[in-house]
Amino acid sequence: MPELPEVEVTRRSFADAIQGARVTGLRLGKPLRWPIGVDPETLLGSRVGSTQRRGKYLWLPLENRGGLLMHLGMSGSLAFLEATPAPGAHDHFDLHTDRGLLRLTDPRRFGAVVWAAALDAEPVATLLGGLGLEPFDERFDGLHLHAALSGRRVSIKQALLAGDIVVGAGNIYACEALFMAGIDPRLPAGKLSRPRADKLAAAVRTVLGQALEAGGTTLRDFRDAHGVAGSFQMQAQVYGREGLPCLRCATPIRRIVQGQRSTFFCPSCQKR
DNA sequence: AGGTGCACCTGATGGC
DNA sequence: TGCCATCAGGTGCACC
Repeated sequence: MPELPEVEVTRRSFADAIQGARVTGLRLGKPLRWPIGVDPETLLGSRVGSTQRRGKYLWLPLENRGGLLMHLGMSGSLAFLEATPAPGAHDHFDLHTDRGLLRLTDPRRFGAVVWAAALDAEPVATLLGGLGLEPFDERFDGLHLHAALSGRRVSIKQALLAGDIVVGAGNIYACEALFMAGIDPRLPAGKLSRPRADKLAAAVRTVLGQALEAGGTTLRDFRDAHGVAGSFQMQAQVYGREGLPCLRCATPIRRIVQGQRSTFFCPSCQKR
């Protein structure tokens, strides 16, 4: 489910409400991607700080007690609830506080909740260490993108998705950004010209920004922490539109597979 | 070092 | 209705 816009929309939907809350209990459901790595008892009584986002990860600082790194995987979502309903089959992590319950629902369990003493302490430091620039970081521009892509033989689509150059664009937004920039997703990354790198960097920011404004993309189950769905799927130009006419030129949108993931593009508007 | 494929897990959907 | 194959918003890791 969640790419950067969905994670950021989720963060904004509960960060203020949970900040300053006192942890009163933790409940672990079925195993997630990694063990939490801490005795839940040791976190009781700590205060929640200001929730941060890095890439598609969220960092929940716990005053004097390190913090929790959360990832939503493919199917995860967070809810911040006033009441404390009994956990359902896919509710695998509950953080009870005196201001409400932060609950992770994740059917596929590719998500994670991992404790660390600090953001720069293991295992979090390693998980975040390989991440590229934030798309809205002023250092992320065509110059940076072009330099980072030089010599790389993978397709530009896969290079975007890898997250080691710029974070945040997953399968939907990588496709959409490449469409916006008019770039064929199969183009070898190292062959992208400098002017087109400028265009692509701008497109990544624009697409992610538009998705953020739309409250994210809800294909089936994405909700923010108050249950509000996103609407960016209404504006998607190529993602999920195989065989339908390109909204710009009416050529049928194509679907191909790159790195075992679907890529959608317009064979006429997007050039090598 | 960069590229490739696999692994993790559950549910929805479509064809026969 | 049942069964099987395919697909899905992510990413760390082993291996070449």
